[in-house]
Amino acid sequence: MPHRRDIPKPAARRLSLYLRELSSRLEQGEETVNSKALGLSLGLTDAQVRKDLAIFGQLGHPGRGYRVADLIASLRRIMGRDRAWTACVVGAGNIGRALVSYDRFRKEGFSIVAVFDGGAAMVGREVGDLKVRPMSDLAKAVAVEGIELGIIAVPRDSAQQVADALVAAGIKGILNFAPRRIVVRDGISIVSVDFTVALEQLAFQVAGASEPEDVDADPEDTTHG
Amino acid sequence: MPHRRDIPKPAARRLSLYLRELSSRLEQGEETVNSKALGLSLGLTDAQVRKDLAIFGQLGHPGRGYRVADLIASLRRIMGRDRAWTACVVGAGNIGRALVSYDRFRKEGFSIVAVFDGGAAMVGREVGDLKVRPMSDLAKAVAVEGIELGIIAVPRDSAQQVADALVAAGIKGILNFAPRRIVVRDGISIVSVDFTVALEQLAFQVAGASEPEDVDADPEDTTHG
DNA sequence: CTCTGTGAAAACATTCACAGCG
DNA sequence: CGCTGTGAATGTTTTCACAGAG
Repeated sequence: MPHRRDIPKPAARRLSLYLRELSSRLEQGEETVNSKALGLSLGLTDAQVRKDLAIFGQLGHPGRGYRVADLIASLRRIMGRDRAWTACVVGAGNIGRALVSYDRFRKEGFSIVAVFDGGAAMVGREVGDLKVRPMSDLAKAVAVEGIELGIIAVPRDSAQQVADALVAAGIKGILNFAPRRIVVRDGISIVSVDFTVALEQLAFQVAGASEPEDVDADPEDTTHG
Repeated sequence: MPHRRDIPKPAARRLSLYLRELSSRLEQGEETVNSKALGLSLGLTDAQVRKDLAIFGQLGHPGRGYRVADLIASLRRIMGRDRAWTACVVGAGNIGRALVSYDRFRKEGFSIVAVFDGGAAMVGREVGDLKVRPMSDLAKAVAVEGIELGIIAVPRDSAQQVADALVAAGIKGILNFAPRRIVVRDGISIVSVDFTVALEQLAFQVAGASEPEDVDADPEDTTHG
């Protein structure tokens, strides 16, 4: 398997989409799929799909295509999805609460095991089947419960401070929903999702729509390896 | 101003980040900024910043940098942000409700003026200062209230159907939070945000972290022009 | 015949490095 | 000087097109 550094960045993003589409096809009972069909479902060319998958060696079968179940297993291993992950959410506002209750995370193997909030008003309340805990519990919780990922769902102005606390507590990666760039030390990964940026990209496209085009945009993400 | 088709896709995504950073600097009272400083805040090189901004002509002042307020005004015009946008949310589950209550949208000029839900149990309830309406109201509401954008926050299996209803109602663009690819006719734009994909990208990075690297991922988006 | 994996070519995006404006 | 705008050089990603496996 190639080192992560020689996986083209755009390909890494598409890997998640292949996995999502393949899972859906597996549910439908499909046993094999070819690059043409897979590409069609995702708005990609067949060549693109083959190039992406060939990065990891011989995943397909000439003349027959790819075996759906096998390809899913390979991609899950490649993506680090062949094991469970634990995460905590910081911020019990509208977004934080929605994320804690987002069932798909658990179904996909990402367990949210704690929610924290900096405001006394929120601490102690129930969110999903968790109780909101004070920020002062963060460090111990991360250590004791072995929490690996942190999800930031606090307002812009406290986001960096929360990120610092997460890193200090020993978290390895951060999913950031606050509308600002988060800076962390090397070794910590960050992926950011900004709803306003997403909506703005949509406005940009709608405002200037006129030519047929197929684009692929993403969350802003930064890895410090 | 160049046609939208000759704006590099990655540059279009960065435009939103410039705007976000510039607004923050304006709040701080900064009057000018140079490409070096702007790039530093966003993890980009100065050359990159200049190339992106130069797409639209002479936005800067040699020897002085860029005037923050002027650059914001230019970018807003370019992005279609020099006017208000109206949107509706479909799906009053956890995510839909969080989006309706997300204040930043309104502050940035995106007004959510209606929420719809297909389930009788949700219809009639209050979400933020809106009342959840039945799907049967969608077409008329879009027409009467001139709603331009639709936000999909329903489960995967009803997402395409909701998209079809939005398009039939006359919506011009869709922000999709359901975990599947949405297909629409030419002339309709789509931007998708998938929380699981974002978290998976993070797991991928963390699982294989070892080399320093700076990546930029995004929401999946598709424009049909 | 079908369909993968893959070099080679083309398209695209970023970085360099500098002329020239203020 | 300081800093933009920009060709030219470099690096990266996608597309093409085909050899070869089943």
